[in-house]
Amino acid sequence: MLRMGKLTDYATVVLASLAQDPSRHRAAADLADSTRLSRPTVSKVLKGLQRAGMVISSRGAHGGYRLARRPENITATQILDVFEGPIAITECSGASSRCGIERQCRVGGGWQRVNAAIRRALDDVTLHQLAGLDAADVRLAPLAAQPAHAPVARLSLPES
Amino acid sequence: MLRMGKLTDYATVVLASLAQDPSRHRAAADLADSTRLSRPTVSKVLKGLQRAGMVISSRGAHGGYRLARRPENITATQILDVFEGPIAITECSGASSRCGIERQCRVGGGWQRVNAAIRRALDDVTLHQLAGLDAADVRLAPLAAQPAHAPVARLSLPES
DNA sequence: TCAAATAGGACTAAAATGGTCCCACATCTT
DNA sequence: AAGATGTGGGACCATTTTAGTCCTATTTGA
Repeated sequence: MLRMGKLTDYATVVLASLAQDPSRHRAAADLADSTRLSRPTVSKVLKGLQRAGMVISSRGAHGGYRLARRPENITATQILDVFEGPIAITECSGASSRCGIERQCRVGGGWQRVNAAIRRALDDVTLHQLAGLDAADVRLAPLAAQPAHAPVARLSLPES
Repeated sequence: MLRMGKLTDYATVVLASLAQDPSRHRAAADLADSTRLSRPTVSKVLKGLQRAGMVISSRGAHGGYRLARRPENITATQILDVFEGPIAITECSGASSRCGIERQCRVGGGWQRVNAAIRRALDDVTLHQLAGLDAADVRLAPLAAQPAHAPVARLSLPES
């Protein structure tokens, strides 16, 4: 499924929530309520985002989190990097594994090309767009070109 | 890591091996030897590929597998579809999960755009290219535009 | 000094994945 | 006709990864 972890999914929701009022500080519990995710999970996500420099935290009473940058300046690549690590389709990142297999490792070149293309695509999507703050542009125009059998991709959330 | 399973990786190696002589039938054991993968694994991979219509099998003595189409007509998208299922970054494919969360599900629209872009990128890469049969084109030109910190993506294989 | 928050990490449970093996069926050769 | 060679399909287990929760320390405002 070329899949992305749930934490990344949650992170997007949380970030989108923060993006609706970028300057305001909001406590983890508050974000948990408005996103309907559990508090420990939201906390975990926010900790990760903080360490990655995506959000800025204030400790102590009346503390909370806010976006470190404007939603327009946060890309999908950056969000994915937080919980998924650097974007790469194949494992074998460089030094460790020896591709002993005759000379079949030419295959690697092709995947690199694919990786680069994916990265480029992700760089073009901003949190501003993900959060639907520019709704008109995002959905209509580029999506029309999508083939009919294309997979549906939505945001998944725990039921209840 | 936005990662792709190892089976897909193996599938690519096997397909690349088949692509070097598209018309010849080759037994699973033979392919296992030349790819240095274990036989059961190669078998599993080939079974999957057969069911997906990527290869054609002949049973019985002197049986084996061969590509169902020319390497130029097999895309990375098709290969990924075999073991990863339809390309989609997020889970929640349609009917099942109800995104109860206020109106945050706008986020979905953005991921769809990302998905479409990724799909497009994958559609442009053929097995012919992955197998390095047109080496010159694949590596040099498009890769030059890649940023310096881009992840290395190579083919991973079991050590030993 | 107390209450409200975040920071960090440990820990558990669950799910996906990888990999192997076994047996049934098909086909060629002798 | 029989046996050898191969694929087909699943069942199965072990390992790894991922989710998710909880506990404790630290910071800050009232």
